[in-house]
Amino acid sequence: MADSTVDVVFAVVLSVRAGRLAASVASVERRPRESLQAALARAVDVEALAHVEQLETRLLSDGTLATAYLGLGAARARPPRTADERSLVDAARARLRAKLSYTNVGFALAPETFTISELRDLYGAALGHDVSATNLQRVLLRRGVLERVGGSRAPGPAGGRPAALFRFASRRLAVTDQFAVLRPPGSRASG
Amino acid sequence: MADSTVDVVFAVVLSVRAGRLAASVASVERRPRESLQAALARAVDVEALAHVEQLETRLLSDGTLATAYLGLGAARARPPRTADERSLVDAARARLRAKLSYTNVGFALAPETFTISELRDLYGAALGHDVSATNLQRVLLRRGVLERVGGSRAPGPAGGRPAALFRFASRRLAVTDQFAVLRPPGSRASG
DNA sequence: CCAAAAGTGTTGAATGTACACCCATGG
DNA sequence: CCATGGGTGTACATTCAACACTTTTGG
Repeated sequence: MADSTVDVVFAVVLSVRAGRLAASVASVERRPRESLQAALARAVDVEALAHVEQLETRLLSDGTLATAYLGLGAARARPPRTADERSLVDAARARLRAKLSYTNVGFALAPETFTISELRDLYGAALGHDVSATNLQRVLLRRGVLERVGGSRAPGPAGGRPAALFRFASRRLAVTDQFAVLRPPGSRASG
Repeated sequence: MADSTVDVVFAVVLSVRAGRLAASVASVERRPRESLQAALARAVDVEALAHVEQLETRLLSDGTLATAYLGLGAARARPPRTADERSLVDAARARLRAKLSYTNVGFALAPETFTISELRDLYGAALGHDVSATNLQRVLLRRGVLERVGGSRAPGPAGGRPAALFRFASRRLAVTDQFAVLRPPGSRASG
């Protein structure tokens, strides 16, 4: 075997900044016998990510095998440059959008505590369309995804009622849409 | 670089046989600059698979990097042998079970035409619990996943009403659960 | 006529959307 | 007292599970 196969690990980091879903990427060559997670940790500050999951493995146009991870949180990386990288970013965005509707991934976009309006803005930025604060609150509370936390946020200079503070009940990924069909008989949600 | 990194491509093939969800695996070493799909095609008869999707990339316990695909259909492969392989099979089963409830993947388990009872048995085997033929029919027809096809199947020696024949409207993967939340405002299902 | 298998009707619960309305604060 | 933003109530549509009932066949 002449040339040894090279493989790389990519991180695609998404976060909401300035009301937009911002994307950045990082990559490293995986060392011999190094675990994927270890390589990922060299590429990006994993501690600063609230959630990490594997995205996809592809052969890039230059022939390297790339295993991409989706990271959500505050880690810093560089802007995507190549078409390959932009394509991975698209896949990451699509994955996030899908999971926002049937899981609690929102926790990875939000700070520890927040108001419903702030959460609405985060969801709106991530989904790319307006979200109703009213219904977002109802859905996430009914699912048990959000918990109320004491205190409230004082209104801004324009006035308005003080906003109650919430947090995510869990900060680990969980599927929360109770409406998945074809469950075993006699397994109703307890509400 | 002393030893060149080896990477392999796995196929995990699932199908319903004899009322059970049967699993088999196949693998090949990927050749230099070979695409993942090409390697997969050397591992297993992809033409005999009704659906293929990437599952996961892992470092196996012997240090090889394995990219696993989930295949559904009639391709033949060998029984899983190692703990690594059994673990991939578990991941494949879990993926299939989840997707059965919100996509049309059922097409990849079913023949071209079938009765609702036959489909119920396929779903039951794949999900691992009983499925109601009544509700399965209603849900899949309402979603437009199934289409009625002319004719019917004659009853067996025990008698009974002849069963109508159905087929999947599409044999490509599509997400069909209309109940995903957080859709853009004013995008009601048309029924 | 009876058993067996297939298919339809109906009811009730859970979930989401839309929108009207009320609440609390700053000026 | 009014504007502004936050929060609740309520009505309605959609989806699904459960189960009773009807239909169509073989013996």
